[in-house]
Amino acid sequence: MLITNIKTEILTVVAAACRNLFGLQPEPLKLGYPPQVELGDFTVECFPLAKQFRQNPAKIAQTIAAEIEPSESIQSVRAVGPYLNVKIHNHALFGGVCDEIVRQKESLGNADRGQGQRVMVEYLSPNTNKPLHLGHIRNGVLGMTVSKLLETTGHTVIKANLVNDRGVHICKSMLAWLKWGEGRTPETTGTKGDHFVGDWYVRYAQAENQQPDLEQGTQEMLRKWESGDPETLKLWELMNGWVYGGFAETYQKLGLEFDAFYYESHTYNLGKDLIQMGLEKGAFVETEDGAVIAKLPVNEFGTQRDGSQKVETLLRSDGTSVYVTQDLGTAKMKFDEHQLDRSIYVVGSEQNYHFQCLFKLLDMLGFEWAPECYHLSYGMVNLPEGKMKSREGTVIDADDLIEEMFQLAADEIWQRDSAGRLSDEEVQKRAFAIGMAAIKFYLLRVRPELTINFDPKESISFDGFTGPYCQYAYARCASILRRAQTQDLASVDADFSLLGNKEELQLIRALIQFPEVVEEAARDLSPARVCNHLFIVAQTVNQFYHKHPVLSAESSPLIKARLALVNASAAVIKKALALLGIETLEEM
RNA sequence: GCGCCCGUAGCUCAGCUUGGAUAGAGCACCUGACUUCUAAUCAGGUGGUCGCAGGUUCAAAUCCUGCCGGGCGUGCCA
Repeated sequence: MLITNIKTEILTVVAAACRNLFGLQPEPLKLGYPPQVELGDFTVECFPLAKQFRQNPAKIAQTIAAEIEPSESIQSVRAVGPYLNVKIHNHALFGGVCDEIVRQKESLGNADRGQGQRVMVEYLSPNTNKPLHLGHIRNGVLGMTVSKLLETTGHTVIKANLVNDRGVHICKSMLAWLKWGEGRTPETTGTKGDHFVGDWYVRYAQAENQQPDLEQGTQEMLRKWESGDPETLKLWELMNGWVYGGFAETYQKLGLEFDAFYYESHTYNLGKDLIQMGLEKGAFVETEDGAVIAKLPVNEFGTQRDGSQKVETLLRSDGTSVYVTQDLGTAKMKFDEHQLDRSIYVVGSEQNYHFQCLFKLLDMLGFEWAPECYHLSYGMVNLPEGKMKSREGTVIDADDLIEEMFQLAADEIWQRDSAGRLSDEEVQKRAFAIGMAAIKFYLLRVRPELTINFDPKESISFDGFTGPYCQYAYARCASILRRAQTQDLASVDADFSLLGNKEELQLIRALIQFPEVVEEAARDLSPARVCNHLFIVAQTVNQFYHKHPVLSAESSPLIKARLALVNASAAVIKKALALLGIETLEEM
């Protein structure tokens, strides 16, 4: 029997008992889990019934428990205080869950809560004047995991990258390269393209202090770019091309994927028509000097320092657009182009105010989809020495970090392989998977809104609440399943009624809860929920593994039953890791 | 000033949406377990006024109000 059917049966039976005893349909009841597995597999609280039937909840629990007859799946219902603790027959519980999980395979944990809704997840949004850093990694793994969570719960997801490819900061690296580059390229210097361009940006920043006239040069270049000067555009395309080449490598290593790219060079003029529309509707107003502003409601935005209403500029007095102007246009374009039902922006919390404004402005313009825009805000990643500041060079470069994690994992693997059995290729493959697991898990395991104070020591740890720990639990399962193939068990049937010790019960519960966790994680856009539950599954697997032999269990039917449990556990861990963008390894 | 976010063990966090069984992990520290399916593991121990004060409730880490501490922002930058 499917586990969902068992859950439904419990609630149905309790409701029926209430009707018999009190002659009334009870308020909707909640199915939970007792704090210890020894108490039962499921629990129903009787507090709501106490209110409804005006009786002591413990008394009600007792009466109901006495009323319920055991069934094919329900072994017993016991009242413990105000709780109805339900024990399911072990053969039904373990057999049902293991069977269900194995049959679902990749669709494990899927749900249709999305009902095909079209959702855009915009994330990463890099600048093309410097390489990616640690903050981008947090953004990237968040965006990817949220996308996968939505996909797995029945949404059609469009992953978008809004590339900031224009502006004065881009001109700085262009100018520096023109002045001092002497025609060098990423190819001639053997430098990754984004780092190559980033180096010229740094070079500019260094020279800026001594040569204030450089500033004029970049402004001049920006004007040329905007007027479409062919040579400037050519240089711009050349250098951006280098950056994209470099980015592509990093995306690949991090497993970041995109279905749509937006470039600010295309979008920066969008939105002016919407401003006009807003003026006509009376939503926005024009000031004396020709700028266009919107007045923000005090109840949502508070007041300015002097107590007056807050105001947002939408169009400069010279008629040119600002950040929010183009974002208004881009927001509409996204909905028009992709028939979106929902639009999610994965952007750091320092832009909370910007998105609050943006969404309010869309609302003021009367777009009915405005409430479907959501800013998935995440906290900054600080270093031990403080904030990351690219201008001061206090950043952790994404490629450097990836390389460092890889090296650490490789060292660890070599230490464990003193006999030197592993090929270089195998070591590299494992080291990469383990290193990336460590960093991704480290960034995803806390709620997005929390600031992370990057602790290098903790981030590279492979023990405890980490990605490699979870990978290891999977590898152990895989090892058992591999060895089982060499045993002759084909003719034996699993006897699930032989399962039921504490560790097995804890494990099966963790597996049962997995689909619920995936739904909650998708609903809350919170990968941390997946991390936490994945860790619980891995932990219970390790406890079970340590205490109860699988392949040398007392009887063949027990071996088969435990193998099924191991198989189901492996499937859940694999799916959970996949949602987090972490590879599984058959051996570690 | 105003807005948003955070405050739970020495450190990093979970639990808060939807109030409910003795508040859970990891790290660190101490003790123990590899001739046994991988010790990147497991078992045990030490460690908590859930920021403070009120309120709602049979019941509050969880909901409400006020305060304190920290972070991020706060109209022609992105």
